[in-house]
Amino acid sequence: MNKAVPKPSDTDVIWQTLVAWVMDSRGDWRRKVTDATGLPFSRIRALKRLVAGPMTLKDLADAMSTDAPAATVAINDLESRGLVERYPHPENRRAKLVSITAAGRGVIAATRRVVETTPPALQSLSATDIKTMQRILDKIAAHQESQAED
Amino acid sequence: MNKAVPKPSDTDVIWQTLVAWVMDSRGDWRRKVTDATGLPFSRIRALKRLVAGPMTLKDLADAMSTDAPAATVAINDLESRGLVERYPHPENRRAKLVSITAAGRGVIAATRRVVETTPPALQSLSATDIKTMQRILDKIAAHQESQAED
DNA sequence: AGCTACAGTTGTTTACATACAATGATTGTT
DNA sequence: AACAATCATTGTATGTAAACAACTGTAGCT
Repeated sequence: MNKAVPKPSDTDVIWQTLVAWVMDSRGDWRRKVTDATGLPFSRIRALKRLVAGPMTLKDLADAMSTDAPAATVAINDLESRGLVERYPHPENRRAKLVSITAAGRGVIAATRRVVETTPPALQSLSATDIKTMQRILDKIAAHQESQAED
Repeated sequence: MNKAVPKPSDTDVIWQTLVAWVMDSRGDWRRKVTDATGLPFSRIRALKRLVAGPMTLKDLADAMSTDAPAATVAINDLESRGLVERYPHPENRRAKLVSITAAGRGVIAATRRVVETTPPALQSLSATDIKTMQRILDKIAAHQESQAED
């Protein structure tokens, strides 16, 4: 017997379901976002992590599960577009901190305005369930924001 | 004034939030799926549409929001791996139907077993909210299945 | 029969994402 | 002081995704 896979928790199952569903049904969303912003999608993902606050390139690479070279290239691109700024780390002269600019936040805001065809399965929910979903998603969003202040 | 954007419904807003959240937080999920299956992700997406039933290549291309050549290439690959079968359309000799094989269903099942780090914001929900999410996601899944029988 | 539209295929091209090797500068360790 | 580890950078290589043109065969229309 091999129990290499620890029993997934309830939230794990929910997350798996959610990811599989969204990744499968998202349709054109990714392209619409790149069209709306004029940026490759990987750059959007990098930019989004900086919304919560400045980061070193190393930390950014970790957060995106890629390596340092990829982070450098992404930030080069974003910096040349004026969406982020690089400045020396106050306590470690090897490292650099990257922070998002006002223009960068504008791009993130634009991604939030991208609309996509909503899957029928979601539209079929009752009014009560829809309100419940809204409420829970609000809680999740609130939790994200609070984390950003750490 | 320009009202080119029709007011999004409640479900639209939920969907946008969900897609943005998952696409941003999914981390390594995509890579884990390709590792677990040995298939490029675009092939998984194609394969998944066939779970509900056979389709023509044209319809598959539309469902994936790409063009016919892309569908042909994807199906060539999947067919050479024994995951789908191509056979003539009974009523239209121009068209071909593609159906998923048992091996193909096995691959889809493998994707469902891919586990990913669940975001803290989701873990922070109350037990009640988690149960509610499960219930709603079950409803959504049920609706998907019923659609598959059309 | 002749024309047009449709379904699928092949091949080409481009952009994108990702991984890896190698280097320079700084830091920490002994 | 010498060495190893860390952070960032440049360059290279590879697989993947997506768009396009051009062609074959079939169907529908007049």
